[in-house]
Amino acid sequence: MDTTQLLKGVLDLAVLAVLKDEDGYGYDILRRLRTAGLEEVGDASVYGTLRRLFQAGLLNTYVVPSEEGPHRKYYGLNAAGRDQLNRAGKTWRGFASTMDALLDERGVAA
Amino acid sequence: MDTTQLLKGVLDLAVLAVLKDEDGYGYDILRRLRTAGLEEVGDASVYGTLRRLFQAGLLNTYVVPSEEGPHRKYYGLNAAGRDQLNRAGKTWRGFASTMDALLDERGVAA
DNA sequence: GAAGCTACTTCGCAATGCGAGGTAGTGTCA
DNA sequence: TGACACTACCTCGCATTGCGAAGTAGCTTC
Repeated sequence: MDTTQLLKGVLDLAVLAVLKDEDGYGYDILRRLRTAGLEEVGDASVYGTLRRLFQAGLLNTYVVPSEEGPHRKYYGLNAAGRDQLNRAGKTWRGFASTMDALLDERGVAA
Repeated sequence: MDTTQLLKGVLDLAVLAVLKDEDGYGYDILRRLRTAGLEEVGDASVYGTLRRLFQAGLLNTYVVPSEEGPHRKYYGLNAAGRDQLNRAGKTWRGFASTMDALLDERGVAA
């Protein structure tokens, strides 16, 4: 079972979540996700997601030149982004508990 | 946030799960899933998933004529299917708890 | 000056859920 | 009888989205 497919629709949520407390740039967000346990996330997925979320008006962005490497394109949640984070979070929780119940009732897996 | 995207990769697991205790035919499986809380699942998705699972060698199938309507194409788990169900179940539980932790740490949603 | 890490981008593919449409059998009810 | 509705299945093609591959570029270290 591919974790790739499980990520569909959830990566948005995950990216919004790791941006909640602190703005971040792509490469850094990638690291945060992997540290959080999503180790198989590809970099192209993150950059693509950021672009989509930005185009959807959920993120602000600004470029910061770095003294120790290439420039960094920072992203941060705006009001709409925070809103979406909450909504997506609830959707996820609901969905996950539906699935858990479905599995529990049939005694699937540990 | 689309539940459609959340279903990706999980529908396989859900279908395997509802077949664990009792064989079923497409239309019936659709009802089981909807009853279990996955109300937005489309019929085409279920039929497609069944075909894929069958082609992957995880299901047995046999046709039973019905006296109260069209014939029914039953599907049931075989050994490989039960195996896959357990593996996919564990993958899901792991993934879900990773996501939950990620959200919890940042105090997202209820 | 070759590696290797940081940092971002573009391209096109693969997987999969779904809507739309079609085919049939059965039952109901005016 | 004829219209409708429910059961039951199938096919086609689209939309979304995560990803691999490849490329560009700056910086540090050996």
